[in-house]
Amino acid sequence: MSAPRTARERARAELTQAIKDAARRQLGEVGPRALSLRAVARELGMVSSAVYRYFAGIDDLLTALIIDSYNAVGEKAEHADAQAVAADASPTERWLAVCHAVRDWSIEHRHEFELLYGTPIPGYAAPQDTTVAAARMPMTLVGICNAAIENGATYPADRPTVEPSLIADNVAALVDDPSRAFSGRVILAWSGLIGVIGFELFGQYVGVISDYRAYFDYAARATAAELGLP
Amino acid sequence: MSAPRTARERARAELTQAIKDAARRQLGEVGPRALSLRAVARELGMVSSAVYRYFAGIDDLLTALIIDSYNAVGEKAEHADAQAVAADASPTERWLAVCHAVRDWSIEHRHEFELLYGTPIPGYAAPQDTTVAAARMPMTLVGICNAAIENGATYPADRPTVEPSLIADNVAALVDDPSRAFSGRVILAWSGLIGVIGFELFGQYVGVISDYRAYFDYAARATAAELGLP
DNA sequence: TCAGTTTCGAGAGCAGTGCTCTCGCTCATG
DNA sequence: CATGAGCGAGAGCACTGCTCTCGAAACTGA
Repeated sequence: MSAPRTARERARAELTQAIKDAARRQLGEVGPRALSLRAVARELGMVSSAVYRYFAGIDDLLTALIIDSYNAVGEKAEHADAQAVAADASPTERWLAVCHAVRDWSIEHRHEFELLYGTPIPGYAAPQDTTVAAARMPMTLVGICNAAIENGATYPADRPTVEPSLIADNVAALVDDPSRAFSGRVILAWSGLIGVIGFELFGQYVGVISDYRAYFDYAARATAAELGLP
Repeated sequence: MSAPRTARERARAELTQAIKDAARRQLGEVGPRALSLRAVARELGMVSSAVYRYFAGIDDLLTALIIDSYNAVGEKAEHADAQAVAADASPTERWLAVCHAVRDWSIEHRHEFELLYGTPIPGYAAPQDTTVAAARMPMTLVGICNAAIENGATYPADRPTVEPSLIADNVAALVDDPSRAFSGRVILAWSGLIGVIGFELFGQYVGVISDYRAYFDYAARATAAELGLP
């Protein structure tokens, strides 16, 4: 993140951002499938070929949006957790705060949610930048577990536990339980919560659930209880 | 399902099926985003405008594929459950059999999975036919719960339960528990399992989990245990 | 049997897409 | 101040979904 020196670098950074902003704005209207590089260029008063000076193609532009969106939802989660901590919330209360923050963001930015957790764009092989940004949200969930563990919480003894070797070492090292029972279950919780949000947004719950927010609250509570959070 | 009488009706039924088959074949290669109506027409040696005699547009063609895919995965689930029942399996064993059958199908038909559970296609408002087909898979999960309830299984008393009014009446009526504790949790289980499969297929688990199948097995076991299945 | 109607496939055409290439102009650096 | 890199504009290619027309084929009822 070095400050741009020359006027050209400055203009390049600004235009890159302007293209991303316009793309994100249009994404909110038409969805990832209908996002058009030419339309983005038109909105900025430039010709389509000029955009290729800044992004290798439409997929590259979408990847840039993905990284920003991961950071956006991660920041929301971190902020909600920090607020809960400041209010002396219990682990379960922190868990609920983060879950609802993620769901609120997803509903408000449903097309960005589609970009992150829906059908992946074909020519997209997650680069390192993406995984770092993608980890921010689940990492706040992990942090809540760690705080609970530090205060003496233990994983319920009567529940199935994951085979420790299944969890990648660098991931398991983030959680303070050698048995990796928490690690395995928090990954399942993360997948499940995104699954519930996806089902809500993608219409799978039509005719099944009447109050989405209330059901999500139940889902988050059940998940926290099944993790053994106090 | 009336048999076609005239030669024209016969040809129409056959061509409709041929178009769907070709589309499904191409879908397996290129994914939903790149599926092209013109390419499908080319493969069948017809001109693109002729396809419009059979499907209103590309979205309509995709919707037809969606219904067939829902039925395909539903049939897989039902068949796996029937086999487990024939082998005198316990509810948990039946649950695992169905879950793995769904995952196996999803991996084998990843682009169809994307069609069903990934980003929805824009001009698509699930018609009645779709919801019936979509319900087949989760209904087998519900059936396993019902069998367990009939044999005396009860929902674990120490877990959070869903507010009964949140579950649509027609859905709640399918499960034999007036408190709707099972209904609420089995919906969560369903969402979570599809979420895990989606995370695996969409690359969210890269660098997180080393053995996808084994982790899914853990996820299914944990879910069965949390439902209180014997 | 035979006119009239419907159904169908082919073709041309339109507006839009992603992407490539070339051509000058402008800015930055030697 | 000159050289080279970066840049925007424009033309062009191959492709997409979709509409329309037209002639041929298949079905219908008298």
